[in-house]
Amino acid sequence: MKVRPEIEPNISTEEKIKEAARKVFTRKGYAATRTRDIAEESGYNLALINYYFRSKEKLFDIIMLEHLQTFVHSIIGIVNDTATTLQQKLEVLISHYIDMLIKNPDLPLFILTEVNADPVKLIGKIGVNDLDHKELFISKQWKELVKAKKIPPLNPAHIMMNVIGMTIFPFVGSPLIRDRMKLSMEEFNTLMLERKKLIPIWIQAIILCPIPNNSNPKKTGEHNTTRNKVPIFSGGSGFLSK
Amino acid sequence: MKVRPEIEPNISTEEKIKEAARKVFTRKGYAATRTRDIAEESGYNLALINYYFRSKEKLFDIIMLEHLQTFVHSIIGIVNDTATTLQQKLEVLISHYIDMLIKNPDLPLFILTEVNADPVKLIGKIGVNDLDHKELFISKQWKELVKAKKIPPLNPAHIMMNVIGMTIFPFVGSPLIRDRMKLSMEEFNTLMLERKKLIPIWIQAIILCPIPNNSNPKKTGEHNTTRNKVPIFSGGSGFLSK
DNA sequence: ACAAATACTAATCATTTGATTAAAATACTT
DNA sequence: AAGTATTTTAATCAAATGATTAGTATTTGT
Repeated sequence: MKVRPEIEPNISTEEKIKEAARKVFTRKGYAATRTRDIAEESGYNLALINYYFRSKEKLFDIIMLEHLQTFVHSIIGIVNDTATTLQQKLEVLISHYIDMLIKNPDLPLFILTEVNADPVKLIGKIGVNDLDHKELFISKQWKELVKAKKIPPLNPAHIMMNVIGMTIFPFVGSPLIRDRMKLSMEEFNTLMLERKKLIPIWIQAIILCPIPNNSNPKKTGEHNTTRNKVPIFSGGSGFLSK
Repeated sequence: MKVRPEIEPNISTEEKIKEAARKVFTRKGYAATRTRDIAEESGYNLALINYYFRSKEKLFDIIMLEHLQTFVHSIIGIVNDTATTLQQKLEVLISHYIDMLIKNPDLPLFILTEVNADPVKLIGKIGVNDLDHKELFISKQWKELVKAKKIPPLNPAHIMMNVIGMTIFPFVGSPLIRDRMKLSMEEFNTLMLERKKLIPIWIQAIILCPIPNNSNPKKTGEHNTTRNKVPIFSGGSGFLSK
């Protein structure tokens, strides 16, 4: 029986297969990709993918792990930087995100789909210890600012959801958006580069935005989102009469 | 050879199979669901799904079409209502969205995935004629407000992307968010209900938010996002010094 | 140059999976 | 109740698919 090479196999072809797998998996998802698709994309024989990676699932795990690692690590560095302000962190984060998304437009949908398909497995792969949001410098910064009354109190998770939602959604919904707005890929990307500047501004507006304290005073999580100064918004008294 | 029933087949079982299919398809996506999963979920024999629906794909098409129809129609009514202000439309839209998402948490990821898998087919199914964004009343309202200088000029597509992104993302990323924040399903839903009130406020802040007009004056699409009054945001002069 | 190790391929296997068939069970009509 | 149509099932098929095997080409070490 043959023994698999332990040291330094032809790094080139192994890498080529991995590259092909990354491409196909990321575009079609685990369930919809056939090992034959990967073989064809790589230009090598079907058997080679098992020769190098044992199984479709093992190969997938490697691809996914690398995706998550580069993803998480790039974030960590930014949000734990003690030299930047909160606002600067958000700017860098969003800019970084959008650049990455323009290069890999179907990465977010891929990750979200696969996390959804098997949350336990995938969440385990993300450095759980790495990303403890209580320990991140950005979280401490937020608390300081609230304590110093520089910004209204709010569960910072809301801000994170807004940042990621605003940044990622256009890419996730790209086929629909491009079709509706009749945009070429290039025009779409220009629009996204535009958002690179806009989203930080919008997020600042959101962060500074006072919240009226009318209804439910129940707290969710640990922060209380209600309570604040001027109720600039209530009923229809806002800026727009029909 | 047997002839398929043309009129009034046992509506109960047909509906049960469709219900099972909806459940499985929506949770796992087209590629990952086996016809046997649907059969098992429905409690009926595997052959029945072909007896009633001819093929897996035909059944899927029906499910998807129904999803898209209920989705699009509910939106149309809101954004074409001539009796409400823009702000009210957004409130109703977001509220409606979130209620629906709490009931069907994995609907958005499902639709996004399938649209991505076969954009031409799926976009065709959405009432293309229905959703011509030039013709929607909400678009006209927006233009009026810009013309009347009640709000700064901005490509309204940005607002739509923000609304949908902020609303949908938490659900799409639910497994990750729930895990990171250590939230039960109930706590998560409470957080989402909280966002039902917050997102309209945030969107108003975004709409009113002035945009500095420093760099690229290239227009994307039809609107020009740059040009405006007070540059409250530039460089690091914002609200947060480390 | 020769032999052993490594890289690669064609052919094939065993399961899975979407679909069909033929027959059994149930409902409907008269 | 008999006969017909409809609904449901068990068994099976054919294609797709992940994986393996056995053997061929190529590289490497000496």
